[in-house]
Amino acid sequence: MEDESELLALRRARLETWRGMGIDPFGGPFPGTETCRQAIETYADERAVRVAGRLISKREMCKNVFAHIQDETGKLQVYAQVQGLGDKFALWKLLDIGDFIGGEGTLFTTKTGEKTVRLSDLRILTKSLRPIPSQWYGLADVEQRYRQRYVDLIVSEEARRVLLLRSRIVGEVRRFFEERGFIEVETPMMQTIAGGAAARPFVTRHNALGIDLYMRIAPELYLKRLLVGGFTKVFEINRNFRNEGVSRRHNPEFTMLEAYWAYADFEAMAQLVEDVIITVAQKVMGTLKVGGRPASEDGSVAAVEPIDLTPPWPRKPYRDLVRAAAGEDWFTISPAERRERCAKLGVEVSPDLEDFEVTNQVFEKLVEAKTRNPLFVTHLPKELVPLAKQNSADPSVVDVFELIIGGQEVSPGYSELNDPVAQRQRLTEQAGEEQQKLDEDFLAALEYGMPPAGGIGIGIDRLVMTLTGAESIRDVILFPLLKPKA
RNA sequence: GCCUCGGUAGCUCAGCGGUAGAGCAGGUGACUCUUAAUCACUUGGUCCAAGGUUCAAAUCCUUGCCGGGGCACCA
Repeated sequence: MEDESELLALRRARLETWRGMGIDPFGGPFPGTETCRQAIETYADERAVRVAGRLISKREMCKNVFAHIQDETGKLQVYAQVQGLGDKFALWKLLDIGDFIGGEGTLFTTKTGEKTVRLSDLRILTKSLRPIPSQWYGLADVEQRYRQRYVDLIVSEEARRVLLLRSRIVGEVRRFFEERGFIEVETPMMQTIAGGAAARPFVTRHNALGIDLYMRIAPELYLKRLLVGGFTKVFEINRNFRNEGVSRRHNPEFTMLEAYWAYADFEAMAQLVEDVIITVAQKVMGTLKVGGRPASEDGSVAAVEPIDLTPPWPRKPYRDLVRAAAGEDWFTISPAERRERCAKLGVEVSPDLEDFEVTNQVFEKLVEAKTRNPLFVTHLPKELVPLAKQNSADPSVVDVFELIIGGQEVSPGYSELNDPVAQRQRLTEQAGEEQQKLDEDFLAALEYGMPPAGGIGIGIDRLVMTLTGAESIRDVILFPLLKPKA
């Protein structure tokens, strides 16, 4: 490695110094430690502890040193002095911030009140050959934060917080469904026909079979096959892949929960979604007021009001919401008049939109985007959701809901269409538009008989955004997709 | 794909035609309760890349690359 910066060269040189002293810079195990948090939470004067972590700061005086080590539970101050460590005190001069160390010692409280380990033994565990970013300023370059998430995690408490919360949220969602009697299943992510949603798929290639396969855009058609097979409550939490644009709210691969419940309908599913989100928020966040944030101290970032998840969440028909936003006469005026009104309301509509899409623009811009607290939008027009079951009283709408929180759709729910003839007709229309093959096997399954059922999807990434207050989907995905750098 | 903003030291940033800078980190020295340790001295650069304008370009222009935000597509 030529042209190495001075900082890296120094660390490499130090590594050789260690080797010269018989220290393995990428050494063996250091078992039996407790976490930084445990050490502090179970504090007792002079209790013996054994800890390990990454060195993140040090304050050296000639004959004693204060330093902090860090693990995923937090920081812990360690203290070394000549009389306590003897020969090993000299090791401090050879440590760089970023190195991993392990130590043994006893707990005490400094005169400024911080619980600290007074080291009686010190082991060097791993050399860090690259300098880590400033503890004080952190990593501001968003590109580097996503590209080198491991560095972000070292220096950013907020990054660790959000990603640990994600882990707990997924765990609690899974537990909720299991406790309600749902069985977790895994269905194909590589499919010969990508169905179950309207989205462009990724194509991949199976060499030995000599065929193209698609990364799934939804697990829906396989989960419904399981209802045909006799299961009554199934769910899956896994990745979907959609070959669409990337944005603050969209990553090409994203985590979706889908659940199907035989003999239920969309209203039961709405209640299920409300229950799971409230349960998870309460267990993981400890509150139903989530995602709020105070203004930054210098005032450069405005405060964000929390979202209030207190139930019951309102259920409102789509058309009522549109009328409230765009005028009670919205559905009685002519399509041309609707376009004129859009201009007055400040909603842009491109000329090639169908009339129902014009209405939907109004819905998205004036209702969805402005809704903060949870709102179930029900009875959507059938043109918008062609694969759902029609309402028995009003066949122009379908028995579905869309749950909106914080201006974005978090969860759709359906009374699932189980009529194989109707399903074939609609899939054929859709397949024609998108030049897709028909999933004949799925249709055959429906012909065997699928019980009436409710289904839901919950966008897990967006749920985590809502609960943690993250503003970008990239903040809740450990390694979001970025273009490779030259 | 379109619009817009950005890319300068390991990190955070300033400089915006006239010798490439600061704070932190790093190095050397001092200091036995520090915590953004302190004090003194000090090292460090393909200013994203390639062209162009100019006596002179980090700075102005063009193109490209990567990223943020917005729009479109979508969940």
